[in-house]
Amino acid sequence: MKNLYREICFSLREIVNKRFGKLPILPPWGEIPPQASFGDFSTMVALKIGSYLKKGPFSIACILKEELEKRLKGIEKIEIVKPGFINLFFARKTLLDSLKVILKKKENYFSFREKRRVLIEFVSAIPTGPLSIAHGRQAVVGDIVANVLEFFGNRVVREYYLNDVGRQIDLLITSVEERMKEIEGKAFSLPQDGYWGDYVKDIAKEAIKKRPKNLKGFVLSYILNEIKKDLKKLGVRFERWVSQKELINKGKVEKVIALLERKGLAYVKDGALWFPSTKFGDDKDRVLRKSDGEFTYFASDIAYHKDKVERGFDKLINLWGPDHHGYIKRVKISLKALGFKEDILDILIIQLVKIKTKERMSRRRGTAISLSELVEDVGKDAARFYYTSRKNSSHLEFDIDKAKEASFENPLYYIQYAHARICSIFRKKGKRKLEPCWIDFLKDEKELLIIRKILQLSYCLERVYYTFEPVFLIEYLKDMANHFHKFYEERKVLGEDEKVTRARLALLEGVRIVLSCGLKLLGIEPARRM
RNA sequence: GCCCCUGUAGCUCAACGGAUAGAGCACAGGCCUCCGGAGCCUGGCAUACAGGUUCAAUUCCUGUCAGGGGCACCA
Repeated sequence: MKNLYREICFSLREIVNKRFGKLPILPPWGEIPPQASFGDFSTMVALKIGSYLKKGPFSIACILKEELEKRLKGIEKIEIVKPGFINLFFARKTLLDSLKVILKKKENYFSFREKRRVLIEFVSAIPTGPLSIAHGRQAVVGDIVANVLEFFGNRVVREYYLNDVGRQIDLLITSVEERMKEIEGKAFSLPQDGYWGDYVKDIAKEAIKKRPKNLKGFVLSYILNEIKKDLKKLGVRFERWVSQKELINKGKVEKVIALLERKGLAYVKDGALWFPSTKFGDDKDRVLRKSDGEFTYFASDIAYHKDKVERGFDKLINLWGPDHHGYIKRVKISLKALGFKEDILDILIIQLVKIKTKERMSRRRGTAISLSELVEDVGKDAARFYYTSRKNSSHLEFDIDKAKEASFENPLYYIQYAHARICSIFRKKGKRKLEPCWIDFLKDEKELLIIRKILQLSYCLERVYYTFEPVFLIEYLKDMANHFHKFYEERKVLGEDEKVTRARLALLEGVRIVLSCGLKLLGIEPARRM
């Protein structure tokens, strides 16, 4: 028996393509209805097809209903409502059978075998200082998106683009040099637009101790090391680190510029080399090589993205901060100009993070709180959870005090508590060994509702997969935990009739599997005890 | 000036163009002979404003107002 939700969406798409041709209808082909009386799955594709084809949605719904009834097994009834909603009701036996499969296959029931190669590039913060709390959000969201992609069978590479050349880096080095003079009691002067943070002093102290021959290399590796430590604290790892400097040294930037020149996509003005991006819809043309002979960041980025595509990925995903929004068009245009498919690249903008706390400022100084301070303060799991608790495009207010609250009204603990409660009952269950056939004794509506909720993880993951919004997983887990706690108050598990006990234990195991699966995808360890 | 994001309940946020606009917090009251009370139950006329598109708009479009961010031969 296959994954029910996936089968429905798949059939629906096939039927629509067959009967109405390819229509520009986007992936959410249906939804979990807002009310239980509308069934287990509801689709309004008939309404959408109706508006494209200028036909009455009801007759379209009738055609879809008929086809769905032919193809799908395990559906009790399909009804059409008002303008053209199609509601599907799962049969009781289908629910029970699905749960049996889940007990057998565990979380693999929800996984999938896509075979794409996906490159996800995120954080990529310039290595001139420690990571900020906004980088933390990008790191967590990127990591979870990557987890879900992997869970669906994709081969994923997590990559960090290291912007290790240019003016900002030079400024950092100068700042370190001046701080070294200061520490050694010599005359010094920090550049006005240099780096003033305390960490520069720490680096200067180390540099004085170690006396490196190559100061630039030393400083960069010091900062890189700090960045890696911060990411590790958040449980985020990268498979690849790509250096802009190396890209330039290997001649990849020169090559791509030469290619653009050959294609007539570069011209000289005021001693600089320009890319005529206005031809492709940009507001103004962009500089590739400055009049001083240096390549711009944009030039390297074209080379970098070309390199990504040529490494054989089917999909590129970039996570950027909102300060890069104006840059999206440029990069996409450059890919198009080079003859690549435009939709190979998805760019997600991850909005900023505001910190809310009683002690608003960093302990160290009057500066804003750093990522490492935040993670040390609230812990890895809470940090990951709260970073994911809003849609990517929403401003996120990170309430440190609430995240730390381990006792009251903290949704992370609410979910963890549900998992721990189930583990606890399994410690008390005696010698019983779970058998999937016990499930056949589940009968009352409350029990079936829990199975429905368990199955909905499929739908939820599908959504995260297509939208790159991990927040849906958080919402699902809260909802699942809530239904579990309710059920647990209303129905006794142990000490009932033995058949009922067994059936309910099997049911709870299903809940445990989905909670555990969801938490793991979030990078949070499910708690067995609290 | 141009671009992006945001404006929903006292607060923080949902609603994937659709079916009665939902949660949590806070506040008030109830529930332990019982598997973990870190729980459950009860209490809600809120879409900034004005137009428009649609069978259907919190969602899309236009304008106004308010908040945040961004505008380089920086990265």
